[in-house]
Amino acid sequence: MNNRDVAAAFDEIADLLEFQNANPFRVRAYRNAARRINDLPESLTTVAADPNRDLTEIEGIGKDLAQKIAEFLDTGSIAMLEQLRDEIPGGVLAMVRIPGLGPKKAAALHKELGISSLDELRAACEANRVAELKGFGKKTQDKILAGIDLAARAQERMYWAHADEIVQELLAHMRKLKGIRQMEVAGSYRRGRETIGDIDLLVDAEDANAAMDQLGRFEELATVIGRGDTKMSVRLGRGLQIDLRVVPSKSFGAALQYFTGSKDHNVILRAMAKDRGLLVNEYGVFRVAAGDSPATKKQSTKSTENSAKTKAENSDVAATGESPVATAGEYIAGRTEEEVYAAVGLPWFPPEIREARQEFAWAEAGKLPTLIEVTDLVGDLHMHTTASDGQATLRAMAVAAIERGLKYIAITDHSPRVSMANGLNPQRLRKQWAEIDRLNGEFDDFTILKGIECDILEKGGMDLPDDVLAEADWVVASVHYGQQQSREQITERILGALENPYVSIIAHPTGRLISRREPYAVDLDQVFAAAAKHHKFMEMNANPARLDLDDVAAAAAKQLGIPIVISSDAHSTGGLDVLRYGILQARRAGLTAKDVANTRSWTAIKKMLPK
DNA sequence: GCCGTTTTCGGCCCGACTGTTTTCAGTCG
Repeated sequence: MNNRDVAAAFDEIADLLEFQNANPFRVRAYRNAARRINDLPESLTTVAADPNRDLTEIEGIGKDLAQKIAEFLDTGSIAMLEQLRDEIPGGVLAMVRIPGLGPKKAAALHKELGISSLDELRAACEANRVAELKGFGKKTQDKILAGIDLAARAQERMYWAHADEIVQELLAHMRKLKGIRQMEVAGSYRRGRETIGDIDLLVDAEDANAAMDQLGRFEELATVIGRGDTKMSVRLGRGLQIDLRVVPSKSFGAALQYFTGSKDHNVILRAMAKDRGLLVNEYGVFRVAAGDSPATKKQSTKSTENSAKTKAENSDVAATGESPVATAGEYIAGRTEEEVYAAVGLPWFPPEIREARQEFAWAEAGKLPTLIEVTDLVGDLHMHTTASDGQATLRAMAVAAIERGLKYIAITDHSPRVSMANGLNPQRLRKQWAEIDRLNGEFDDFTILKGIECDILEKGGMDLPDDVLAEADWVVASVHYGQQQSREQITERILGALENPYVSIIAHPTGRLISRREPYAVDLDQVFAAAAKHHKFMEMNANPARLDLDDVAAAAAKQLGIPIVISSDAHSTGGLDVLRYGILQARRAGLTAKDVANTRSWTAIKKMLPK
């Protein structure tokens, strides 16, 4: 059974509980559990099946949630979830996808007006019935009406690579403004997530209004969603939202830390700060005034006073652009991220690992990994040429690789089964290898390896005979067909490939295409165990639509000592440039240069291959 | 609902902005 199914069930429970006005911390417990399960490096089934282990050893899973997981693994559903679904119509959940409409307002619409679908909501708005509700008004009604059509589109996330193009245009546009001292894009973009929902732009500028005006002149801008003294939100024509925040220099590091997130990482950081009598917010780190013991009983009164005070101070900041913000005590740090973390006794964390997974434990043990960088890669072991479905010749690919500073490449065109891509039969393949031998004579300090991307057939077994595979330097094994097969079938096929002595690596091991195609059903626990046993490699395909293995799976492979290979799977010379997306994903997995095989020479890799 | 070298009960991160209110709730990140 899939971890993601259990996580999705918990997320849905959290959504539904919010409508019932449940204790928000109870809701959070379900959301936190869902996230922890998604981040888990092994399957829940494995943990549950082990008599020496208990589901409650997973962070955020207590007695109750462990029981619910067991119930799901047993029966395929959770009775409590079924009951919640009966109580709350599905259309109500669709309402919270509308920007500005949260669970409270959606619940009110359902309760007061009996609305349970987006169509009914639209009709109610057009009949002016929503504006008359308590807590609603004309503006809210208009916003809802406009948001109904946007709801579907706003949910879409774009590939990091696509967001990066927009980010570069945006930064170039903003740099034309004089008086910007520092500028960074924070959020999930900075953390290198595989998809991006919006862009968080952070600016340290003389004049907040000038910065916001400049954003207002960005050519792709469609609408201004909101604008205050220090914050502005806009939407681009393509639906992407940009949030601009302007802060003084003294707060830039704190704001960068804050808006980079992740949210869960920040929650832990702030709790740690609180334990030390510190307050962390986007303006800095502050020592909480003496006398405010953690056991203080006037918590709510105090926080109200603080927020009022903060507001007043903020207008001050907007006016001067530079005055320090003393929100709740003595300012200690905030100019740089390093300062902020140091104030709480922590090292600086690379943004890619700020996901509330292992990073705080690593920091405590003094074992924060030195993450791999794109310049660490010296070879690329998966690419295609015009011999199959690539757009560049063998020679062109080699020259492009040399230009990018690589020391070796493997040419891995398709095998015959991929007839659409003009896959190579043994004769054509051996002809290509002869050409590689000739070309290698032309280059100094650069090696082209004789490879193949050989299909793992639907009925099991490899698409080329062993005597051919035996002649290759590097054999990439892939599942392209029969992706709808059962978990047992697909897992068996891959295990079979791993037992073949000539196979070097499994390419894109789950077959997923991000937000387009789900991974095929495969038991990665079994695949990894076999890979470790047979000394095989696992690919991290760097294509921005694949990124397969993903970060969580790659971290699991690392734990078993399986060497990862980051590959471009290039089908053109430009395709070689995707390696940097694979690097981001590898960093999110906590991989160091040592964990990735193609940071080493080909001679070194050869020694790691099975004999 | 989870969690605990201060606690098995009483905590659980923090602030900007909007629209609706006349002091604040809801939403968002």
